[in-house]
Amino acid sequence: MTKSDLYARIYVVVKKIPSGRVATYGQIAHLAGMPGQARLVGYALHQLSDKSGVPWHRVINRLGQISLKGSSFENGRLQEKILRSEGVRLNNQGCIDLKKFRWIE
DNA sequence: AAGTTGACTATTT
DNA sequence: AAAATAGCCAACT
Repeated sequence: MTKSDLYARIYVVVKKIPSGRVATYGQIAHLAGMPGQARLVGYALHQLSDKSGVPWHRVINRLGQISLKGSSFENGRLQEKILRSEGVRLNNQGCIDLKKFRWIE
């Protein structure tokens, strides 16, 4: 079991997220068979390249907000834009209502 | 080579 | 109920 395999699993799970829905890092980790490893999910997505076909933008933190900060802030802006285009509603604070948009497998 | 950081949560107080 | 603490592990310095 190599790190690449773990990443591959994460990507597979993320790909399952339907359009217009979002999932949390912890949720992805759990579904990928590695509960509590939310950080790895984040790292995996960070390493991800744009043309991988993985809907990384549908993954957010447990507060329902975009976790990108600092150097990746611009990329975070893009994420927000994509989510909006997919029909995910964000409130004034930029938070997503997980009660409504959280992807239930 | 060793210590720190980071697209984080779950658990405990 | 909210706030603090512990845990996780690859990448980075």
